Amino acid sequence: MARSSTTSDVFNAIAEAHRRDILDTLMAGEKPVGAIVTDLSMSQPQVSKHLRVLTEVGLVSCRADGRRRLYRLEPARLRPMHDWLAKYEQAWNNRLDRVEDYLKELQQQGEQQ
Amino acid sequence: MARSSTTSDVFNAIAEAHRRDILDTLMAGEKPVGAIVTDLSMSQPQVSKHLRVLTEVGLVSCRADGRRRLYRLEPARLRPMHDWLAKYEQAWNNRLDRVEDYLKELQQQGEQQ
DNA sequence: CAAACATATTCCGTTATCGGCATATGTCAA
DNA sequence: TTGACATATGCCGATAACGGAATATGTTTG
Repeated sequence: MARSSTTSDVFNAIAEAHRRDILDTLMAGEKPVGAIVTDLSMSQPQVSKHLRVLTEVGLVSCRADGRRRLYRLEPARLRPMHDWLAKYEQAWNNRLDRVEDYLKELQQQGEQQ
Repeated sequence: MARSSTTSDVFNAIAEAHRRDILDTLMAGEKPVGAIVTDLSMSQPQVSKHLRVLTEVGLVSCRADGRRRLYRLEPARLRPMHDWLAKYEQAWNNRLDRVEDYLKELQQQGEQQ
């Protein structure tokens, strides 16, 4: 049995770096496929396929404009991930008393009062 | 070319539902492999393999205790995901003026303020 | 209608994943 | 040391992901 389908949930959809790149570039606003292609230097079919996956999980939506299709970010769909993460956020805050973690924080962030 | 290696980054590591389950069960605290096996009704090798992946991306750490190995959550490693998400969090808040999103919020959350 | 343009889809080869099963490694107890 | 116990690893088959290239679909313009 292989990995569960990538089209079924947000976690899998976002596991791909290229798809995260597409979401990032769509933060600037609605864009046609061609703009994404040039922005990210990916092939047009590659972009279309990733957009399909992102559409299927609802992370982007699509609107026709003449012969182009304008894709738009649907950030609300990221909420499930945020909620899942929130549990751990608390966990990492609770452990700030541990010396290890404190040192890690200092190392990673340079400074933090 | 297939999907980029699951062992290389946190996004891929948590794309697997079983691995998220393991992290969830470790929130209760340090546990030996056997406890995870019974908690989640997975096979022991299956759990060990997922723990390997989680260890490689630093999401869990391991400590020997006699003939067992106690695994512990390392929630700080989820920070990169949180940071990536934060950008979109802003985006979904900024769009609250759009009726669509507002309705979605109401539907999903029931109430808010 | 034909040709140019924008995007989607299909087919293909390569590669990685996942789970199962068997087995190796390591540790304690008698 | 021998055997029970706990965990890790290796091998396997099935599945599906990814990118590339070619092509199909759909739209505008002449």
